[in-house]
Amino acid sequence: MDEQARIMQALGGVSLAGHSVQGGMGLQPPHGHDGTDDGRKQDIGDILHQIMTITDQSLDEAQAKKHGLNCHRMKPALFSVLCEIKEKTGLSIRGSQEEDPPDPQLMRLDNMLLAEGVSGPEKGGGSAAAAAAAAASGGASDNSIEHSDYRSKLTQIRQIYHTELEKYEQACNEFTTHVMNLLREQSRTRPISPKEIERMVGIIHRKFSSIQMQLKQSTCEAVMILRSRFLDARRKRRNFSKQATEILNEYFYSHLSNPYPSEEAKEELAKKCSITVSQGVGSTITVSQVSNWFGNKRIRYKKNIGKFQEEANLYAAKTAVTAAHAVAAAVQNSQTNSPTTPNSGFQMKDEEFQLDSAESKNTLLTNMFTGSSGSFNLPNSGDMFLSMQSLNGDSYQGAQVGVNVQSQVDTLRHVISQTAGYSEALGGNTMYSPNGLNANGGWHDAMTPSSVISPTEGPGSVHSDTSN
DNA sequence: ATTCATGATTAGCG
DNA sequence: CGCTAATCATGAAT
Repeated sequence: MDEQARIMQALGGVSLAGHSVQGGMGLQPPHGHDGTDDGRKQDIGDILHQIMTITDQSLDEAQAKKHGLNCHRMKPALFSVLCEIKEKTGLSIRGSQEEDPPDPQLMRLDNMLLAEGVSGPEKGGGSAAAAAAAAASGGASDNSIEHSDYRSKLTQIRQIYHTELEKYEQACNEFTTHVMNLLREQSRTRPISPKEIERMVGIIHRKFSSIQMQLKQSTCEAVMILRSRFLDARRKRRNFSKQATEILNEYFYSHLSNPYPSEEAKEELAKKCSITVSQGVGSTITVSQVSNWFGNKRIRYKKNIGKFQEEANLYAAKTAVTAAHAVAAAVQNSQTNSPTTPNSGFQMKDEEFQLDSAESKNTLLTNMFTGSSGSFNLPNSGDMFLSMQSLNGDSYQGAQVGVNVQSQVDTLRHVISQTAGYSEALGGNTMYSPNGLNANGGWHDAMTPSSVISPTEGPGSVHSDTSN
């Protein structure tokens, strides 16, 4: 192996040519000495010293020496030797460099960024455009309001991500070009195959892509945080205002046989609730919230009808009040007074028939209405319904009615029983009885909203049973 | 601190 | 897609 030794010698001399051609081994490997710590320290000290003494002048000098070497008459011979060495070491280089498959983690990140709309094709651009697009896509008024904040934040993340990505790409390209130039430059003094350059570029790209992965990762994190915050905010439960609940309950109990508001009805309910809801900022009730409410209400009502009976009675009565007022007018116009009572029953002011909201009214009503527990077994529900006209919702304040409540109610019943024709025309009162709730716990599926809604009103009208 | 009420979310169904 | 049923999670009442 004396050839190898010769080569090594030659290599050493050439490779260090830039620093000290004449001076022999400027940077001696540690094993050139005895290998003791002192020796190594000495070497390191020498190296440091040499580095420290590199000046512009010495660089120029080195450049000149390099040039001289390039023009050296022995250069081609040395070059061929180096090529030979490369040939021999090429295997190990190729062996050590394996083309790694696409990183699954990177793919995951990419997919997620794509799914979140961070890295995908531009959709909307700025937050304003996004909001506009959302608003334009019909019926998304609630969603866009809810999501606008989220969208704008996402857009911010997206912008940052793209600028950073661009920066990295630019830096990567710059660096690659730089290295390639360097290698090309060096290829004049040492053999560098295109493959090697390629490999180098690959290494650089891998390094930069690992930086990119960090960027992607942190972007993903940011998106996740944003998302979780958004979801948290949505999950935060705020009770609806009393008025909103009232409106919803009125609708529910007046459509008890088919408490499935149409889309339009939901929208109108949402609007109505939002108006009523404290007119405050952000206290809007969305259609989906209305849907949630009805979903919850239906299931909870069905699960425990008994528990909701009082409420049902209350709201039915409330609805009746408004309805009965209309009937009252009709009765007044079309009918002579009943033998037992003058029509004062309908003229009666609410204050004359006030019940305490929580206790007496409910017990009274419950007693009156309960036949079989938990179901509204009221053959003439319309009657009873109307008889409760004076239980006007918000103005229960005294419980001073006592026993004559019953008598008044009876009187009213009597009067109203003669107006059966009208009771049929009252939207909602027929729904008071949960006839729609069939034996196996479901509402009639045959029943459509339009079929149970007041004949005088269009299907889905929210105003139908509750307005004046 | 515990319990109840209630709005929101989720899986599964048709 | 809308619904039901179950469940989660929070607000309010006790």
